[in-house]
Amino acid sequence: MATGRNHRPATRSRGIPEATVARLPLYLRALTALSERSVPTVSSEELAAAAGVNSAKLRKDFSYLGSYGTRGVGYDVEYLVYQISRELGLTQDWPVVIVGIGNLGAALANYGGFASRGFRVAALIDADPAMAGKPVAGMPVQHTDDLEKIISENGVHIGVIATPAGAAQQVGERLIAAGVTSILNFAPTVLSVPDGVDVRKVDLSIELQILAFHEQRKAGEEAAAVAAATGDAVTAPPLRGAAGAGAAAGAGAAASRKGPDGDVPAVMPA
Amino acid sequence: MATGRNHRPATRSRGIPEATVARLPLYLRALTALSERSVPTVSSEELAAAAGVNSAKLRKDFSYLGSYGTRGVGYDVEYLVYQISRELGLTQDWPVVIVGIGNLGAALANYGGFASRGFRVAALIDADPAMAGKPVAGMPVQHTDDLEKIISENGVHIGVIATPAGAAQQVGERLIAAGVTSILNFAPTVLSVPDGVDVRKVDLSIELQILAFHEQRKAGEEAAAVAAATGDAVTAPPLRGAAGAGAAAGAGAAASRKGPDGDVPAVMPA
DNA sequence: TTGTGTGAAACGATTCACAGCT
DNA sequence: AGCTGTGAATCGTTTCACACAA
Repeated sequence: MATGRNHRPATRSRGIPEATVARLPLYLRALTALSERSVPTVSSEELAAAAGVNSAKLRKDFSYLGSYGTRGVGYDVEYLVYQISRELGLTQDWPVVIVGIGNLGAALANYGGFASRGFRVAALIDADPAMAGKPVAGMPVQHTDDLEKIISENGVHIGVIATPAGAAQQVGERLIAAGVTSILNFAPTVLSVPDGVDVRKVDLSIELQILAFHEQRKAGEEAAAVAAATGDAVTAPPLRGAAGAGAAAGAGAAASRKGPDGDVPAVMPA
Repeated sequence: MATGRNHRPATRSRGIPEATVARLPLYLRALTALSERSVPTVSSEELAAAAGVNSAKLRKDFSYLGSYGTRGVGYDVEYLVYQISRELGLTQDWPVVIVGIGNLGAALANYGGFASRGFRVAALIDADPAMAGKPVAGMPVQHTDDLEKIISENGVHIGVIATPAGAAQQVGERLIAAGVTSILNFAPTVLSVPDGVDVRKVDLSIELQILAFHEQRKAGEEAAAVAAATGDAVTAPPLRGAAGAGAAAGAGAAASRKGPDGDVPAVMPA
């Protein structure tokens, strides 16, 4: 999914494939669970099952990190936990800021999974003056005016944007100008960032739309026909080329059903 | 990202690549914005920029849907909005249930982006009896006991799981038994589902870990050395093969720093 | 002339299958 | 005897580059 730009071929120590990197946290989670149950070793087969991938893929993935297993035996759980944590950079502490403390921002602030993985919520920031000082997740919300100060004083390199779509680009630019080089974007917008900045996005409604696509397929052709028949005639889709609002009225009726705001994200700005 | 199993080669009308499907919502969002500004046509170049992809990819993607453009001119915005909406199955209304009304569940319930895209939150369900009846996003929370009834009465095929990790598998099984065939899983666990059921997962901490990986790279070799030196000697990583908690104590010190609960998701169950 | 639509080439990721180590 | 590690085959995705239509 939309990782920002450039993963500079320069400092690329040992090129671990992006697809592999994306699975390391999965393995780590499964390994942590095993570690808690004091399981000493796992086979690629067992671990793969726990992580929800197949064993060949897992072994290939691990082979990029080095040869951390023992033939005929399997992998040492604790050792692997350490190696993957180190590879992911989780042996150091990452202070993060969350900008936009609406519903979603608050949920993120309360998310236990961050703290448990080497991430520390250094500050909560919101543009609403009324929010300032209010405690969320045991931490006072700070005003956007102090964003730059907060970033630099805490040495923050990772920022989370949970603002409405309209504010995201501006917030992103300020974060970047202040020193942030990695952004997790929950706002439903494309963030434009300079080279050297990584962006990952999470869009809740996009995931649902992908599910809807497959769901529609499952329903078979009957359902598709029904849906098509609901609006216009099955064989007569909206006239193309007929630009402007005229054609749109009929065509987009069902499709562009939407609130007055178009693209409101999961936060309440005020 | 972890789409469930089988996309049955059987009913596969015109095989649209999965990667393309995953981008359709992106195009749709960009097109909707253009439509609101009453822009009649776009070139692949312009639309690609708005969606954050390159134009060759966009044209290839659209070529799987059919030839909806006009050479030398571009694409008719309204027409494309309709075609993509239809392809994604958004011309019909999808009732969804959200299970687990903690911080995250509440944020999802309030998310405007669902309603605006053909999804209707049919019910909010939580296991906590104290939550029952409480209004969240203008809708009373219902108790898990009624899950099956709610699913069938509303004809729900898509479920969202926002429960703690421990409850997710069980909730998933009940959803599926009741008729749900697509699940969006926010709980940090691997969901095991039978064939025919699609699962997509969103894991907030995984995204951050991926960012941390790249962030670590950016810091260069110096930072890596510092991190390694923090714990053990740079050249002496935790002894492997030394199974059990003994080796783990030193090895996982920084890595397995975690709350008492291990894997708590962004919800408060109680 | 402009910008789509698409074969063909390049690339990356996954799977296969088995040699090699314990 | 068992399980890792990995080349080689395969598959899917992206990019290139240009014929073709408006």
